[in-house]
Amino acid sequence: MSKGDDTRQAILQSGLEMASRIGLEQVTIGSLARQSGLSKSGLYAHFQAKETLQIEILQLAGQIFAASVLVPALRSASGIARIRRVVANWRAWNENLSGGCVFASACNEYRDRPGRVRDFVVAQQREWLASLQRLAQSAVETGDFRSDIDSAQFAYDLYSSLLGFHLFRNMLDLPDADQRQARALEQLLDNYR
Amino acid sequence: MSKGDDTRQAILQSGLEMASRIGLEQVTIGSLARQSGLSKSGLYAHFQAKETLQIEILQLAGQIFAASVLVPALRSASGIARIRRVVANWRAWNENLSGGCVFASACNEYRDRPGRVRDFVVAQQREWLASLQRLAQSAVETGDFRSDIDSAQFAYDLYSSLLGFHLFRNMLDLPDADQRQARALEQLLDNYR
DNA sequence: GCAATAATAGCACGGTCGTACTATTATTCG
DNA sequence: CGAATAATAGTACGACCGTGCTATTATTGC
Repeated sequence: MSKGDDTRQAILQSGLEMASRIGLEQVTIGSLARQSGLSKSGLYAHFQAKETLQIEILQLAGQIFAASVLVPALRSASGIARIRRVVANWRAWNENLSGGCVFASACNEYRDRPGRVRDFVVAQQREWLASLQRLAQSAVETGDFRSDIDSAQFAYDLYSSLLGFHLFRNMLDLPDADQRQARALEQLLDNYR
Repeated sequence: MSKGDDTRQAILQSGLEMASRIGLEQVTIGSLARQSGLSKSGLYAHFQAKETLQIEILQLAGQIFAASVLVPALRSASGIARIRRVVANWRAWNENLSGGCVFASACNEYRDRPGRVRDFVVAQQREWLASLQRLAQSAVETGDFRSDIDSAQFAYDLYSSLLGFHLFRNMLDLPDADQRQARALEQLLDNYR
């Protein structure tokens, strides 16, 4: 009852690492089994479908994301400071993964592939967007942002900016991606101040 | 000498349509042959490797992109008007494809998959970025933008914004994606004016 | 420690992948 | 038209895919 859970967790950890490196869809039962030191069927018995495995990997990623990006920021002062904190944490999260952001890849992989996995990815992204929106609202409450701003628009703007950074850094290898992102953030904050 | 070229072109057209719908990596020799009414080996003979097929699909996409997004904009007045034109054309290009933007998918698919295809995708994206940068420079020349702006930063900003729109529209199905993009663009232009 | 049960391995299945090689048809050109 | 050549089909290969089923081994709870 405990050994199985441990193995399962280890599999998911390996799977998340692989997903970040090569994309969730490329995390194959066979390759993941090899990397986990299990047989294909031994691994497969833990999940009864590949979909389940994929969703649980995303769930694990979501937990880590929440714990390392969102939660720590909630402990710092709300308003612009908190926004800066979230962005910094997001960038750290991005760098700690061996590859790119699992969610960003997943969004593209499942864009036109209906099913449980896609639904899950969409739900996660909507939640992430809602978090960004709440950041803007809290900045309004502290007076850091004007009171007539559109917090959903802020979420759109910041989300886009992070997407851009992700691609600039991980795909195009532009050396000034960090600086560009920093300047984009400052401009964004100014626009809402 | 002519029949073969026609078939080849038809294959690439089909391939581009599929790539936009399900991603370039999912355009498989078998499925593409089926859709083109050819046998696997008949199709394969036109390209001697899958890599070649993929790159030629991207080349075709690049030609269409240039002809439908960039070239028409060059005929309109330079400066902000031209920028607006490019964005509008880009959104039209995005809607005309049956799925999403081939380049956006490709960027994610080949982010951590070294090889000729990845190199090609990166080169294309760098070119696209350079085009965006030139747009900003021309807006400086017309006086629409301040003269002390960072045109590379403008490219980063606009690029990010379009990426965000792409995801909002094609993945998250947010109904107000159009409006958000429009507002983001106006804000962006204001920032550089 | 032994029985019950959970975890894992082995093996097989039909399917698809990319890539060869060999025929057989179509097309082109003199 | 007929010969040279291009285009396509047929077939096969080894590899891997996801998923079942049946043993076997390890862990648990009494």
